[in-house]
Amino acid sequence: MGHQTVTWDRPSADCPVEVALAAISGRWATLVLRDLTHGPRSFSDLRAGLPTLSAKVLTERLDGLVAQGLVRCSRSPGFPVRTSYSLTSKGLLLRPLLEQLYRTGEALLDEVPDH
Amino acid sequence: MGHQTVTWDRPSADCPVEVALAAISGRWATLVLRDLTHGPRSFSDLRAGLPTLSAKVLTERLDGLVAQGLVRCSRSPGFPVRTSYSLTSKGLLLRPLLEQLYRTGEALLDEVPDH
DNA sequence: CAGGATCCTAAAAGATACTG
DNA sequence: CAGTATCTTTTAGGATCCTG
Repeated sequence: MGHQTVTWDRPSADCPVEVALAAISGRWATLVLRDLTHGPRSFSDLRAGLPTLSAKVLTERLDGLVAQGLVRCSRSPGFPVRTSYSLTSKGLLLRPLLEQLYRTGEALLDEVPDH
Repeated sequence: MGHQTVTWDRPSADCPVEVALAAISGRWATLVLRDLTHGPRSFSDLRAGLPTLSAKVLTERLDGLVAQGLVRCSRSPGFPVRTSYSLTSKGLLLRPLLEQLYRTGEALLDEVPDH
């Protein structure tokens, strides 16, 4: 069940392809990013949209995206705390990639079985 | 050392994004594909180009690509056997995606640290 | 040359329970 | 609400040796 994983080890770091892959690395990463392209989301919003994704993995994904400067997080003061995750301008750069993933997937699905 | 992994579990299968991600899934997958976009390659050619990639993983990657209909393999008769892996027309559909990965990576590298 | 077969390790991912 | 802490399971990846 579930979703894709794109995992990092230690890449060439300098290779642009590696950098882009890092951004969409990890199971559910593209789905989390898609949700965020629709606007700011709280932790619970994201969980609600991805029901089978555990809090732990969501946290890992968000931490990774924040660490890469693709997503920012703001917390409301007071209690209970509310969070708001949103894409940074850097994160917005991923849109064309997500769109291309979609288009390529469609093309692959259209293509007939063999050569 | 190394390269990216984009790993499958069982995706929604119908989602185009998942289909596209599957195509570039697994460590070294994009590098193998890049080599193949330059023309047919034998098993050893591919190994030579990716020195730190083990035969086992290369086999896994190629098997996966063949299973998805993205790559075909022909073997020379006689001995020793020679192989020739090449992209199918379906596999050629990945080019725009690989290019977009590159462009997005470049853009991310250009972007200044914060928002 | 082109792999297959094994075994082993290292990471991800998942389940569950708990906290500020 | 928004996570953290643990523990267990799963899976990918790597090393080594062997075969058609």
